[in-house]
Amino acid sequence: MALSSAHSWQSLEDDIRQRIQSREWLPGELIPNETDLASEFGCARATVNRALRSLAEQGFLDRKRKAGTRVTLHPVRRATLHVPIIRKEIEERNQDYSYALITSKSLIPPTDVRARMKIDDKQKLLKVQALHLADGKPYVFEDRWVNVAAISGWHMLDLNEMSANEWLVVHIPLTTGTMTFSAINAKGETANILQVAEQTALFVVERTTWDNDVAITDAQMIYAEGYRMRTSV
Amino acid sequence: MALSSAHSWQSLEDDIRQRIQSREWLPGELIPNETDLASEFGCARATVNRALRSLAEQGFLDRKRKAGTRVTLHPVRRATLHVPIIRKEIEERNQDYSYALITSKSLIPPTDVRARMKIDDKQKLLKVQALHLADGKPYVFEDRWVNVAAISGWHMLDLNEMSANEWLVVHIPLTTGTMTFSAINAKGETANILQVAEQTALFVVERTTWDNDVAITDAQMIYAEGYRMRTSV
DNA sequence: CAGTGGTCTAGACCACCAG
DNA sequence: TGGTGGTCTAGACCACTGC
Repeated sequence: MALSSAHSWQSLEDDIRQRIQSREWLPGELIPNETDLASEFGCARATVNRALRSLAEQGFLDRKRKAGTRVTLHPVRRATLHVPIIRKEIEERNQDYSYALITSKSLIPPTDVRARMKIDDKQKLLKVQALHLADGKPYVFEDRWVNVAAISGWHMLDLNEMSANEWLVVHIPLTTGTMTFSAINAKGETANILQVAEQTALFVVERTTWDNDVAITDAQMIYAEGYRMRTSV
Repeated sequence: MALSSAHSWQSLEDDIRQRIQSREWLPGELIPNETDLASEFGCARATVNRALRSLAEQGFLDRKRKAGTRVTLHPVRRATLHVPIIRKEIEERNQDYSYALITSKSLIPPTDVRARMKIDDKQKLLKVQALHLADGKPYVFEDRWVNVAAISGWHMLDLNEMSANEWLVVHIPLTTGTMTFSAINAKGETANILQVAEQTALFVVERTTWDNDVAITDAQMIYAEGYRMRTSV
């Protein structure tokens, strides 16, 4: 009782998940339609729909009109990463956050950045480099290009006070974009700034952010040695 | 019309997203309750609920009973990674997939693995090492411990025919677990197997998988040089 | 064309929890 | 303790698409 009545959509979800797990319904197999399930469970079709939709979002079912609902043949693991503002991430570990601006200048970006951001070769962007520190130790090096022309209110920002990263997340919250995760060997300036030996393996996140069809910013975040990004499935 | 009537939950979602983006509703601010929004939009409360729930799932709104709905103060970026079966991932790039089993033996695992899997120091697990190749070149090195005792049907499996990874995903599809992403320097056996120079930075995914409260498997997947994991937000 | 999932409605009851 | 979101219902219409 309590939380979920006997006909709560979550209890249906659990029940159906169990049928999949127990292999009562095999991968690729068609399951009963919503109307039939509703009468089997003695509930409204909308409730069945809610449960099946949830399972489909999690990747366990494939649903198609007319074709019906099938157990996913090759389940794709979906890992949801929660990428917090760096300051928050550090503060949540009870460490002291600080931030140092390294560079802030207007330049024509190199070819690869222009390509990613679909910017022509005349337009200058703001190059911002900064270091985020946890308890005074380098945490992540931020190397970013910002399309200032596309952002109203940017002139209000003092980059010595607040990171470009944080300002953008809070002020341009509704954006799309891509992220890639990879590993690189530290070298030169990067090794220096992060205070690691040359060749140290570092975890890197790269993001290009779009506001509708306008590229807002392209950032490379290079984490200090030993950083791990975690998620639960 | 067509897809979304004037009162579709998606059109409401777009409208409300727009109010957030335009900063008509500021971060941290309380927005009208569902009943009021329903009468404003001239639709049923359930429709408003669907739209607000969707925005909350995306991290744009914080909802609490009695307290109402607020625009998220510090939006957390959510990136959903779709982690496919490795064979699929390679085949989708139109490359030829192959697989080589390196090791398969029963051992008592080292301390760190026992701790992660909550296994006592008497129990043997199956250590499986294998290499996945794309067009004959090393793609990812799989270093895995399998709790065979917890898996029915495992004896049916010939590891020379199918990777442990793939078998587990298809046969034990409904599991929970954690994943971590990091970077390491190649060395010794690993460098050898992946055919990279010592010290090369490599991207690593580590997973521990649970079926209810029983650890099923603990795997380290070390990707070849230059691998990038991508996601869109 | 007809079966299936997708969605909307109007109304209802309830769980939660801030004040 | 009252206001708010969470959910369920019964019914309806519709969009999509496999046959």
